[in-house]
Amino acid sequence: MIETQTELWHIQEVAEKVGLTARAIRYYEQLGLLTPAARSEGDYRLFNQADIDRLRTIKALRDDAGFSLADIGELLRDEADRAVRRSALYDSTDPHERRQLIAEELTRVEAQIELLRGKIARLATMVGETEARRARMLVRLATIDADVKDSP
Amino acid sequence: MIETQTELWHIQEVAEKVGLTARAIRYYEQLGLLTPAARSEGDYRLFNQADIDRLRTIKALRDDAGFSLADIGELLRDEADRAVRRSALYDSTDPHERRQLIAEELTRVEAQIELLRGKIARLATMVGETEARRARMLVRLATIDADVKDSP
DNA sequence: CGCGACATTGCCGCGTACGTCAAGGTATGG
DNA sequence: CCATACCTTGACGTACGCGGCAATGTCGCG
Repeated sequence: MIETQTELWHIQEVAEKVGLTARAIRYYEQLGLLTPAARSEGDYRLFNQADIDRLRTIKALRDDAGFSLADIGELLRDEADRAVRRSALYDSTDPHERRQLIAEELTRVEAQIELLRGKIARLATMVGETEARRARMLVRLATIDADVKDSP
Repeated sequence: MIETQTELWHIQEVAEKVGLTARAIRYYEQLGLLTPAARSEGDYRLFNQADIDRLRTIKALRDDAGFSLADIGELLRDEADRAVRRSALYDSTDPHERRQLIAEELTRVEAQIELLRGKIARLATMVGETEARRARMLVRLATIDADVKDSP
């Protein structure tokens, strides 16, 4: 039996690690975005590495992809369901049913990829436009410099 | 003298064109993100093509890049200042001063490009991670299929 | 000139994503 | 054993980005 290194952290430490506030983390838990690995004797929340990874994912989806917490909940709920089901059903279920569950999540994952790709494409367009502006400004600078040279 | 085609639209029409609500457009004006080209006799807001382009830019910065309206205000204020200054100072000012103004805005435009590029990079990372997940799921599907074939 | 559609400002309301106390309980070094 | 720092659950407060009235005025077609 493999003893996985199960290091646990308190909420403040986790908050500093991932760049969130303790309040935000509690709020995310309240929304069902995550469930800390354990509680201490005195009911302190205890987080493991998986929790931290999940919080980082949430933060990235929010800050970079701009999803609402509700959207993120939907995006991650699939994963959560799957994890629960896998531990309960792994190798104990009809392969056809398992295949079906995986295939369904595959569809959602592919939709997520398309969402992100779409966002990247629109941002790329904006970069292109902004670069065009930049180019025009460089031309104007060069024009001024040339004029100054002609009549100082 | 060139008569530029100055077609003007009412707020509701503009809202439909750019995919915003009239309420949102008024709010953006209140925040100083834009100033409609004119007002009618009865104080109706009148928008020209430049206003519409600007609203599209605002919408893109909000929906795609995820900037706050305050951020967008900062990003666009430079441009607004420049437009005002240009009409007042174009060809009537010391080239060194004009050069200075353009150079300053160039710096800001380049910063914007870097912001957008950073966002794209982080999104690309997320796409990569999500694609890795997808690949693992495909493997699991293939494994199940192979098992089923072995012992049907 | 009259009527319905659309506009104006002003103001209150609301959902989201937390911040910020308050009133307690807990962990831990000295 | 105690001080102090950190934790808990409420509960209320707040900034942002509008939505949705109300009261009133305007536009434009017949």
